[in-house]
Amino acid sequence: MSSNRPTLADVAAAAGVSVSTASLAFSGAGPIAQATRERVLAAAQELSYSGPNPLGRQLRRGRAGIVGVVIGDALRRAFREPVSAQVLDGLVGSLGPLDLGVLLIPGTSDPSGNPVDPLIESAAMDVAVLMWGGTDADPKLAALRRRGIPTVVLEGLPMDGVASVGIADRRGMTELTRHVLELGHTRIATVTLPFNAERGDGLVDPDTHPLDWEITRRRLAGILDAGVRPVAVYETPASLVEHGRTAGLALLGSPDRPTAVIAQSDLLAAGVVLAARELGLRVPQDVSIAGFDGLELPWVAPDVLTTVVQPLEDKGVAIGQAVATLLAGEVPHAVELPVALRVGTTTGPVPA
Amino acid sequence: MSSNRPTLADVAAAAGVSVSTASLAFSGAGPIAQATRERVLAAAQELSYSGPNPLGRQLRRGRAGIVGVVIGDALRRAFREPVSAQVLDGLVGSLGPLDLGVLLIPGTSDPSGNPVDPLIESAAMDVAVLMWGGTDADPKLAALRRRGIPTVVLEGLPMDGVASVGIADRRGMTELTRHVLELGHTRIATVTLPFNAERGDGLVDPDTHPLDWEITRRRLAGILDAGVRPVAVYETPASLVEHGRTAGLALLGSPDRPTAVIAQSDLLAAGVVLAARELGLRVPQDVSIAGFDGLELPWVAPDVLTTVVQPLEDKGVAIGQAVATLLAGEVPHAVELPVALRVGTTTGPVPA
DNA sequence: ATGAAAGCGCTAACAA
DNA sequence: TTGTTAGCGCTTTCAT
Repeated sequence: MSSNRPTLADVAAAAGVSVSTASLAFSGAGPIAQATRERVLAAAQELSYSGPNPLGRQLRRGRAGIVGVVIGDALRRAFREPVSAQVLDGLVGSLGPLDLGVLLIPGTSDPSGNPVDPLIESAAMDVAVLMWGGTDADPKLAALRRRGIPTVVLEGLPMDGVASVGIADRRGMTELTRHVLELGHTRIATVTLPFNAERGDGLVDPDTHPLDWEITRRRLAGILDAGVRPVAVYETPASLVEHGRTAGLALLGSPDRPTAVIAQSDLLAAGVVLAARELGLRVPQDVSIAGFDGLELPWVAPDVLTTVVQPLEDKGVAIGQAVATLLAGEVPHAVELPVALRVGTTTGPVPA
Repeated sequence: MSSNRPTLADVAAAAGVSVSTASLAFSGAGPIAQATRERVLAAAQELSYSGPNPLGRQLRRGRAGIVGVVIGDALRRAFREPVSAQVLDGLVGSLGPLDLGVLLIPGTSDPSGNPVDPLIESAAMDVAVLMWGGTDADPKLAALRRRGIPTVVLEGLPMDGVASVGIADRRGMTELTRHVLELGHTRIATVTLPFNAERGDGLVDPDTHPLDWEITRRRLAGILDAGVRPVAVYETPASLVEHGRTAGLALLGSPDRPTAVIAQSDLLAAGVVLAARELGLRVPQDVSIAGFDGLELPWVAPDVLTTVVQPLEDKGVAIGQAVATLLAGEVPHAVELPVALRVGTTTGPVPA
């Protein structure tokens, strides 16, 4: 027995068998006599050996059993979005049965230095998942490619060499916009997710403002597809209630305010609802408000947000499947999950 | 060069140096001639070798570079609590510089089978962090002990063999209760976090209801320390707005309602505020409501919750330090971070 | 059913 | 400054 932690060799010696036999006793991946097995396990118990060292196993197998999940932004912000949290939850749930663990990788681009977290460069992982976007020019994606780590991208552009999972958000947004049109609205404003890494906060001209984020682009395009040209486009720095509130106050504060506001997320929409209440506007009598995601937001109660429901759990599951496929050495096909319009109480006929 | 991915040996051969020299070229942990170094790097580039395989490095070093973080509950629920999210964020931030990654481990106890996630049993990790509690009887803690993995426990009981990080929540709760007392309140109810794994939802008798969760116990004790015996104790199944709302409706719905409600978390308190508004009660004229945590909750605006502010980021940092200490083979001392009463607009004098 | 041997890819003594 | 050597702990052929 070595001076330190016991190893499989120690256990084998104590049990009077070879290491390979001892290995079999633990893995069960091979023929072994019941009696031998028990003897090995007993010896392990004796030496308080708690099972094969994962490091040795990993090296031998060439697999780390780890999926690196690159969070698109500071964790704090990411987690405050129930959207990320639920997808991550679904992902972890679907990865567990595959005996894979999730390694959290901050996706923040530290301005003063390497734009890529060192974990991306050197952590042991078999597959990577890029939550939220990642364009072809993304240095994170480049680093993963360089390392030859198969990657799943969420809500990104289809790119060759990476598996993609997304939702039909463009179509969903079109459907939502049509619903608003049918209510008679013509003065429709929109509150958007960030256009790019600058994360501006204010009105923008969508024709000239640099639009790097695929998800923002698609949801905006969905509105245009319905034949609507928004009377105002307000960019927010993140999908958070407070940013929606700020946007709402800006949009609804003037007399020539829009009669309907379509937000690119439920959290933003909830913020707009709060702003409307603060301004003394009734929803939906004075202004209609719609969101996107289909979250349960207790604090807009008794209102129910009109929104586009996306299958958050399914997304996690789909990613899990893509990961499994990649791990098997195959190329998963791109997945686009369906969304569904849910009409709530926050949209109504245009005021007379 | 082997048929598959190039290894350090391939690069060394291509550069005409020994493997150890090649290793030095990458790690920089030793003397090496600039020219040699460049030659190695060039050879690596040539072979599109993207750096040393972490698996080999880990085995050799005996370190995985991984901290396993056991989330106390289903991830979805955990992430919806900004408290967990912020602590996790601080933790990841403080672990990054130590070149450690965070492995997410679900803490759920699957009723139908092993109460411990397989990752706890067999994932490669150098240190584990148990978020939220963990008593001496916790099977997760037992598994970690068996594996000899040094562990940091958050908000748990001080136990020997594990480092602990917590806050002075009991004292904070006492201070908060005194504030409410000074406003003249005598009919004070409290809304609590879960008492145990059962996660009940309803009024309980604190003297007889089994109380396993240390955090719940301490915050309850803090109220008693101020000499207050709550007129009602309402247990919720999780720290979520909707549960707070349910509790609030139950507590405030009857004529002999309490004049003040102290919740064990801000999310719960926010729910109580919503309930009060729904019932047509003015806060704080008709009922005072206080929470715990010190979160920014945009949707209680324009109100500001009276609460006890805990230093969430610091907590993450403190855990990071404890991890570093454990990694250095030392035993960190238990940390208890201070909290501070923040008087907002949701508490006021008792109604006449 | 069991054992012997090879080697996963790397780093760290130590020697030159 | 560079090279030689020896494993880290394990799994997996291949023999027996």
